[in-house]
Amino acid sequence: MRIAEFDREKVLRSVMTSFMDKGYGKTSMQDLKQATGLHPGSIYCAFENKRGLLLAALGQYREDRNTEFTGIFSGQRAVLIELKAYLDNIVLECQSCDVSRSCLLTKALNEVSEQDEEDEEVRGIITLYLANWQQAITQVLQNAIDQKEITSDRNADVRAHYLMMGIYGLRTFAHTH
Amino acid sequence: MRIAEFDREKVLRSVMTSFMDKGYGKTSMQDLKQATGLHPGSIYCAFENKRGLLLAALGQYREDRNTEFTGIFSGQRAVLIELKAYLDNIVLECQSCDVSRSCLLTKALNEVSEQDEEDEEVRGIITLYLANWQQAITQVLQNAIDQKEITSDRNADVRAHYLMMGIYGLRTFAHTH
DNA sequence: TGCTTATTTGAATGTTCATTCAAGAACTAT
DNA sequence: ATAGTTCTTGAATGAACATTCAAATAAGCA
Repeated sequence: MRIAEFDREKVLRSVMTSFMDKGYGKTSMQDLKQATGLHPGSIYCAFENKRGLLLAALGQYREDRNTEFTGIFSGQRAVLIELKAYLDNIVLECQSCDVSRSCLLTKALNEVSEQDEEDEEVRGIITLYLANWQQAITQVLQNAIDQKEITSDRNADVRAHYLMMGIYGLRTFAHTH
Repeated sequence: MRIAEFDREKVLRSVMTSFMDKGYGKTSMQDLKQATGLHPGSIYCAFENKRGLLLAALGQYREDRNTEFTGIFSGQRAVLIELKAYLDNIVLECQSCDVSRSCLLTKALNEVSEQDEEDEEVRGIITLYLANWQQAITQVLQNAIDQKEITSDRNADVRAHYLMMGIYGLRTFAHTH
């Protein structure tokens, strides 16, 4: 058996940024060919098609974000301190980075239509990832409550909802300026 | 001179909903032909090209939203009551309507890339419309301050920013569920 | 070394898309 | 009426697109 020559992570990160910069729909296979340095045949051999490439890129994105998340919420500092660092990081991203480079999950979710039967799978995966993220934040807030760092008059779920909405809003707002 | 036969507003509202449902990029001229009942030649005669159709639809969207806005903030009730009605309306929209049918302005803004020189005009117009909207909300909040309905410890600008971010967040959040 | 299996190459394929255009139709002005 | 202008029709056009494929290449294994 022969073994794939390219570095899968490196390729998927290139694909990720292409999709984030131009959007999934406007990124042509030509663009992806250039971004990855792979020939069409190789891409189709490894990822089946463009949608497969999106799915793989989404998976890589989640993995990267997960690593970042657990790195910040390591439990070495007070929960609220870690949370502040996390949010500061998001604000920094919104300010410095290319404005169009928003979260791949929400950006891709905006592109898959409700009607299209074929996009169903992609939409399902994205909403799952987003739900996982929200759950992780809920856990963080529950920890803060358990540590008595914040009051328990509103439960972690409600607070997480509120926080997520704030983050979404911040990102979209940054996008418009 | 001959006069156009179609109802411009009706046509533009069809175009609007097409763009909101499928997105600008994924809406083909075929779709638009069907949605408007116009032949390609007529469309190109009246709107020059697909981008012109988007610009016209954006203009119609703004006009419709403006009418809605001034209808709610008529000054007949207390500012805070009107504001609540306005926000309730947005929440209702998020709950009932097709989830994918978000604000045409932000949806279209997500689709025009930063790099593309040709999209510059579209992006400029969208951000202008959004700025106008924010200014209108600032004015509403300033009225509330003047009427002593809310405290003046934070000025109207800051409050408007906060409110806009909340609305954006709500919309995106609804989109993910 | 030779056989099998998987990947790579890159030109070719067929489809979909926005746009054009020449001919016809209808309205206005004279 | 008739001329002039603008809109409508709908098939035609060429570009861009995702995808395929047969041949070439390399790795694992005996």
